[in-house]
Amino acid sequence: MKIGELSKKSGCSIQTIRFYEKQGLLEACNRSEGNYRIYDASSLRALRFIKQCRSLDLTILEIKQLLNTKNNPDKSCSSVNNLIQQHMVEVTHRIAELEELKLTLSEMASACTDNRKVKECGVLQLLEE
Amino acid sequence: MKIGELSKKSGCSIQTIRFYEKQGLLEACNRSEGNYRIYDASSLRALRFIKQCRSLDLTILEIKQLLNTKNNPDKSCSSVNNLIQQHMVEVTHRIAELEELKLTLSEMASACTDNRKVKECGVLQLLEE
DNA sequence: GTAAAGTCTATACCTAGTATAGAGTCAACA
DNA sequence: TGTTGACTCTATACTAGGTATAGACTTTAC
Repeated sequence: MKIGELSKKSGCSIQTIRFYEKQGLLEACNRSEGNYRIYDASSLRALRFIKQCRSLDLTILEIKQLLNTKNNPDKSCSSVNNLIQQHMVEVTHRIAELEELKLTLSEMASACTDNRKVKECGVLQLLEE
Repeated sequence: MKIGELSKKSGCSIQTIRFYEKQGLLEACNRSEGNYRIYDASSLRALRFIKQCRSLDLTILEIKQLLNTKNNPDKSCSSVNNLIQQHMVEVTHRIAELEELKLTLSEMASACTDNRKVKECGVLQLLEE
């Protein structure tokens, strides 16, 4: 299949597929006589794996490491588990940050009403502090 | 005061201050004979305002709009309130996304133990799906 | 034969800064 | 007066993970 079909089947844009190839995430595939990229089912599986990883917010570098690990089926998978654990820590941390931000924003929001003038705006006053 | 002092007093790096000036967030200040930027107390106030806004994750464009609004003290401040409200919606949304991600990650994490080989790794198997 | 759709590469752009090179400025000290 | 060191200047490149474009080429359909 050509890149357009792979794009539709994977849900990744054509540019993204080419970008992943350039980044070394997706192996360079065969080309047709006219230099078109030609993919097969394994390309689709690989791309879906990458997409799955990205949906977990893994970075491209992390995904590269995962792919590298996958190529050594007899080694220990502890690095994979560590990666996921570490990621959970970061996500938890980020949630806490955002919760705090949300609190600040809600305090801000309650400092003003819609019918004031700029010079009396409670939000702007809080921002000045 | 020169940029180094403003940097220390504001907690923004020197490059960031110059960056804000280039972006039009911070007004271009006076220069000394040797072309050094010379700031005063009002520059520090302005920079602190920007920093406060950034800590709320407002974008540079949004801050520009706020600054613009601030310059019209007799207009309605409803756009300011809307900005904060809209931001809260986005933050809330992002938190929900991250909570879901965290759940997925924890399901992943529990799919494997540290003592397996890569080819038996529960995490990698989930990622293949 | 030709028009439309698809693909190719290369390049620029996005956010919010950070890092660097190479040059100039300024103050203190010998 | 010379020089050293700290500070500042501009311009440019880089970060992550793509997205968007231009201009050329290929393929397909009629």
